[in-house]
Amino acid sequence: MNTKDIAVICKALGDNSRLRIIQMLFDGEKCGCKLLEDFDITQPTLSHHMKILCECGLVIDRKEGKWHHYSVNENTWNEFCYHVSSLGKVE
Amino acid sequence: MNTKDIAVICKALGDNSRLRIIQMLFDGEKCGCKLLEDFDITQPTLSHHMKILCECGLVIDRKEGKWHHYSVNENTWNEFCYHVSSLGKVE
DNA sequence: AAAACGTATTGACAAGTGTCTATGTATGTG
DNA sequence: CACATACATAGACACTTGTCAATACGTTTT
Repeated sequence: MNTKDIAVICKALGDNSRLRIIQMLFDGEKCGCKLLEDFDITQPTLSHHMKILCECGLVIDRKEGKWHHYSVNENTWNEFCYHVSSLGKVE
Repeated sequence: MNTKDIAVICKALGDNSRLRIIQMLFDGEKCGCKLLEDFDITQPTLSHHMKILCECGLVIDRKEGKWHHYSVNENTWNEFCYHVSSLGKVE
C-alpha cells in the first residue's frame, strides 16, 4: 500500500455518508436494503457509494441470491490504519 | 472530534499533493517556499492546499516575518488516528 | 409466466475541486 | 523610496462528485 492507495482510501472516507456506512459495517455485515433504511438517499446513490467503497478495497460484497451483503475488509482496514499512523512516526 | 470532523480530515488527506505535504511536514517544520520546491504546482495552488490543511486543523501556520512555517498539529493528528482506528474496535 | 424484490446502470444536473494566470498584500532590503 | 521576496486572493476553467429519476438486470415468489 503506497501513498496513492492511502489517498484513494482517504478520499473514499472523506464523505459523510460513506464514513457512516463504514461505521455501520463495523457493527456487522449488512445488505444494501438494510443500509438504505438509515440514510436519506436513494438506492442508486447508495449503490454508487458502495461501488466506491468496494473499489478502494475497504468493503467486501458477498452476493447471496438477490442480496448483496457488505462488510468491512479487515485486511485493507488494518493496513490502512497502520500506514496512516506510521506517517506520524519518525523513522 | 465527531464523524463529520473525521470526514473533513479524510477529505483533506484524500489528495495526493496534500498527503505528500503532510508526510514532508512530519519530517519537520517547513516554510511554503521550501515545500514548493518539491512539487510541480504553482504557488497559489500550494497556498490553496495549505489553507485546506490548516482549516481542518491538521497543520499549524507559524508566521515569522514574511515566512510561514508549517507543521503538523500533533494533537489533531493523534486524535484523528485514535478515532480512525477506534472505528474498527468493537465497543 | 408474471409480478415483486434487491441492486446496478444510465443520463442529467448543480455543486465542488484542483489548477492556472493575474494581481494584491505584507515584510524585508537596497 | 523602490524593489524583491513570501504568500494570499480573485477570477476563470476543465474536471470530478453527489445526487436524482428512469430504466435495466438478476433472483425469488406467486
